[in-house]
Amino acid sequence: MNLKQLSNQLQLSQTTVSRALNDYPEVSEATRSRVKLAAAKGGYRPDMRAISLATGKAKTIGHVVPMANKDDVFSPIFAEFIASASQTYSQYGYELMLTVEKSRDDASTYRGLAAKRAVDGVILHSPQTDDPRLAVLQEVGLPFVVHGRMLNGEGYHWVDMDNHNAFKLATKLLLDLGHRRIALLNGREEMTFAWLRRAGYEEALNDGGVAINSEFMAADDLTERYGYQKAGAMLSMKVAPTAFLVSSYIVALGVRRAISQAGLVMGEQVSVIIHDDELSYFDNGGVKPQFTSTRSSVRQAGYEASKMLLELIENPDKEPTSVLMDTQLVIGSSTGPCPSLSES
Amino acid sequence: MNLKQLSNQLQLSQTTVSRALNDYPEVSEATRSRVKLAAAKGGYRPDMRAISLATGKAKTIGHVVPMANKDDVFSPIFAEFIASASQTYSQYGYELMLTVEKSRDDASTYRGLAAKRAVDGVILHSPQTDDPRLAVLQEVGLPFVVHGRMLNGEGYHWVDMDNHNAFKLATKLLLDLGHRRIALLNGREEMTFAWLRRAGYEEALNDGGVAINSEFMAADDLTERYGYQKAGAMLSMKVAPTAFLVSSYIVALGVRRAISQAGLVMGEQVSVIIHDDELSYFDNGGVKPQFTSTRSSVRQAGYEASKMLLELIENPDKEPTSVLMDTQLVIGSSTGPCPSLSES
DNA sequence: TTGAAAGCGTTACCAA
DNA sequence: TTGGTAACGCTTTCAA
Repeated sequence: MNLKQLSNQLQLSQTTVSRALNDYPEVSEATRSRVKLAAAKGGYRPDMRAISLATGKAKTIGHVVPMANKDDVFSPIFAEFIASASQTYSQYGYELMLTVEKSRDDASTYRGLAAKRAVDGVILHSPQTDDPRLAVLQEVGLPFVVHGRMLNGEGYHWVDMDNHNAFKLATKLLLDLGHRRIALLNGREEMTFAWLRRAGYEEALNDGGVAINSEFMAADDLTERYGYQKAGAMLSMKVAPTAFLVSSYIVALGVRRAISQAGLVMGEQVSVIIHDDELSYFDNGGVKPQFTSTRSSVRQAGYEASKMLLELIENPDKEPTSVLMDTQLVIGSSTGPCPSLSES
Repeated sequence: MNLKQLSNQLQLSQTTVSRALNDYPEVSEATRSRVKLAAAKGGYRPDMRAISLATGKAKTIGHVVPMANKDDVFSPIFAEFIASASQTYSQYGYELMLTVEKSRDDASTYRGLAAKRAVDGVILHSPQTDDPRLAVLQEVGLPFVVHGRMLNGEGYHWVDMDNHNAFKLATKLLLDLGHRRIALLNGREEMTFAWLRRAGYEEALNDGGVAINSEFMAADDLTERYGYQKAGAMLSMKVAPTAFLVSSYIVALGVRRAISQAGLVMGEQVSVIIHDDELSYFDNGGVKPQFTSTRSSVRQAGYEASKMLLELIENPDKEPTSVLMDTQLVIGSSTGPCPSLSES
């Protein structure tokens, strides 16, 4: 059923019906309720493409997730974030269009999205420290919000976790427990989140007067094997770390395996702090989290970013805003005081 | 730039320009190339909503992922599947619209999608054995393909992994190694994939003349803690399992932890076979996989399903088809012959 | 308070 | 081989 059929059936003009349905004030209460009733009974739903064409608003938000290489899934973090944003959109009558882009420097994705009028705005995922997409989007003039941050460029809207502070605090916690040899198992540092985590870690070490030791730092894809192998290698060094700061729960599982294989016990001879991606999957070993979980933070971030974008679309000249989620993302797991073997 | 502007600039009618751009045969080669050149230079991209309205095709596919409860992320499997399907769509000029539905029995999601003309077809994720969405979709008449299967209803298109056979083969493998006490750590059995896995497991046990022991079976959300706790409990039984068949790598990590905590060694006193969700995350401990990885199968499934749906949209009266991915999803990890303690 | 008609940017039919 | 025009289903301006 379309507007014409509905208005014929009601013996009213399309104009009046449209106005009644869209809550225009000038239509009488009597007709409005009559129209709304008939629309509901007939199961009338306006054709979104027609609305879109008539109003110039697509009522659709694009999410762009880069697929770095073909082995790269988009992470559960994105899924959670997007699922959360999706709730906001449907609440405000928007749809979500997902684009998986092959390459971060293929400008045609954004030019295409803008020119095709497919979306009113875009949320950008997985930003790099120096990300070519920023310039393209700014040039194209499509409203956008970044999930995360770039380190090149300015004047854009973003929502990010405070990765820097989270890792700084976690490092400080370990320092306060007496640790002096703290290993960092980080994600790839082209990604801003990893870059900032490392920066936070280094800052805390500097503040604590502890020299940075590159042998205690690693950056790679976040896999169990990576955690196992790197932690194993580090534990077999003559002067081994007494604590690990780990970028993801899955890596932490590998670290745990390496520790137990080395005959050590987490929380006794070695401490581990995890930046947890999926807290619900992680057995915390009875240790109370020092901070709150990522899960809810990511949901919150998805909500913030989607709201921010919708507002930006309403008011395109809005000053660039940003949200730095002050929820801490780090949980403590099996943290304990520095064992005797750590006297450096 | 729109069609009118482009045709004015070229001193041609909109009709001719449209025909040239869409490769209609009746336009001369000279004009065609002239038009295409100008379009490319001017960065002309047709407004997809106008095309949509004029042709009646949305050129958009909907993916519907249920969010069972608010703690439920959509799994990495969906992400991988959707990412893969997304490639197909962009290759054929389609967009992907993602909908996260609150509840599986909210029929309005599908009626809405159909009535709003937002999509030409839908891919349904995470089917249950008895899924209310099937009837709704069949009634609405929107072309759809199920990622997985329902056990209620018939006559729909689907693409699924052969979960039944995978678990049957895996169980048989363990039986052939001499195991008689094989535990199953399954996902929730309202989901068809889990239901079928259990069926395959039971079938192999029956074929092997081994009695089914419900104390060796569990079904729950796939978390590390679940694997750890269930495996731990089972290993402490008077008559403990000698092998575990596990529904997900993340659960398997928990099983591994329980095994090592019990002082046993995987591949020696206890065997473990995993249905691996993310092979690349899993350290296989040097044991060669018996079968191939889920990762590539899921990508393949995403490709098959998206192609199937596009064909169905072309030809809506097509007979229901289905693809049962014969790629085996099970990998062997640390499988070994039945240890002496398993003499039953 | 209601309606007629133009317009959004395409495609597609019918003429030329 | 090209062009004029209706049509897609809405919103919105202008008139009544």
